Amino acid sequence: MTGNARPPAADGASGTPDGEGMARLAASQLRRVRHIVDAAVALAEKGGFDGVRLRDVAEASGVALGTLYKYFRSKEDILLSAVNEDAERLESVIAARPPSGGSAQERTTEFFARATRGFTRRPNYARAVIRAVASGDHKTAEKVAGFHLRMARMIVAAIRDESPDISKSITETEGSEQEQAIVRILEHVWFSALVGWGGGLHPVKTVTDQMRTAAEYLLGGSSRSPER
Amino acid sequence: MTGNARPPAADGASGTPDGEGMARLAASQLRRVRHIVDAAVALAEKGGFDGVRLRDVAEASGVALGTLYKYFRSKEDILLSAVNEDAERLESVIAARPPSGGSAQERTTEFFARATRGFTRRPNYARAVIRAVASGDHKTAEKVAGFHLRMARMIVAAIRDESPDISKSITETEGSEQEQAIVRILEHVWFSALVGWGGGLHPVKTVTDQMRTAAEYLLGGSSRSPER
DNA sequence: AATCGAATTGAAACCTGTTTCAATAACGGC
DNA sequence: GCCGTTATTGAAACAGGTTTCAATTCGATT
Repeated sequence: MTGNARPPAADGASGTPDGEGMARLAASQLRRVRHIVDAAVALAEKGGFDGVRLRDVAEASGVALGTLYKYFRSKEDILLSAVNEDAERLESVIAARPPSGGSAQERTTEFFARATRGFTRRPNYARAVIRAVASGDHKTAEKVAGFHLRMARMIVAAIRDESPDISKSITETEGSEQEQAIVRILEHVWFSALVGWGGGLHPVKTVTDQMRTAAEYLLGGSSRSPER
Repeated sequence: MTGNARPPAADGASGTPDGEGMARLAASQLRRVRHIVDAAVALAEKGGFDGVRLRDVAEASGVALGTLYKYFRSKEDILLSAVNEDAERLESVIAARPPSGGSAQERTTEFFARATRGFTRRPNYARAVIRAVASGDHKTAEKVAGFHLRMARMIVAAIRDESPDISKSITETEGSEQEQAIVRILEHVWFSALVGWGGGLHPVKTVTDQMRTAAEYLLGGSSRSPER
């Protein structure tokens, strides 16, 4: 046999090659994966999802196409690794300086404002990643789930006025039932609003505005019945 | 000149060929468009997004590939036409028998339960359509926006305990500022929850459960601060 | 240093969405 | 019914994601 082993399941939920996900790989392999993701991100920043041509990614990262497909199941898979790394970075930034508002509502609004700003700062890349997350490919569900879990942990921390506990695994459920329900809704709103932004339905400001509104309804103390 | 005119902008927001969108076309052309969409839906029901091979769509609907691309900008575009037709059908069903709950919250929950059930009854087709909506293609933004507008009209009607006014154009904004804010959030949650279902992250029941929860928070009268 | 299995390469092939275009058919107005 | 315009066809070409595989290189073990 010439050596087409099974892909090492690449990278479970984590983004960084050294994260929990990517099964132990030799340093040279980690370096390859690193270069692949970096090259993909660079291309996405320039030309969005379509700008990421895997032949170019392979060339820019100095590997053959076959190698690329040994570590990643698809183009989406590479971008999902990248966004998971983003989420990890965001979490350490948030842990270092948590949202400062005086109420759960304010902190949550601030959290999403910061996350949205940081994310949409590279619009082409952001749109590429959104498309990857939204593609709904079963093969990449784990990475998507990992991203959601990490976001959830940050949101719970913002609600509770705590710092996300980076030491724990993201698979350890955080928060009470009610907190989790709120967090899921907030995540849904954020994701869908970003899809709308990515698809040209509205500007970035709409995203942060809608997050503010959602936080008001879910975490604020005002009355309920809608006024006509 | 041999006759490659500009595409008739196919179909604005509406789904039915006879809807407001699709600029006046001869009966034979409407029939072609009809067959194309029908063939695409049939293939999507069998094989999801990937099952819709445009060569097959063209063959099954008895037109050439070029013709297909004269009326639709992409594969997504065809599926978006289909889902817009679904939305129209849903609206007439809802208009005929509106949600019956005694409160805005109950009616909204019932509305989404019915919409979700009807939609996910053909899972492969539903996933295909979700992928089309989520693709975030600027070229199809109008159809996506049209779909959102129609959903919004139905949700506002459910909140108000009215029947959606099918006679009006969907572009006429419905509802107060506050109602619209709530509706947008509900739509976001529904869409994102469906994407999660489509991607294998959770079962259909999770979708309706999350809609119930969202309706409680947005339309219910209970207290706010989350219990830990 | 010799060796064996795993990793990598390079290049080609395959598939399907999308585009192109010359030839042909259909249509509407006169 | 004729004529110019527009729509449709058929077939080929193109593009980029994905797969395949024989030949080669790498790395750890001995």
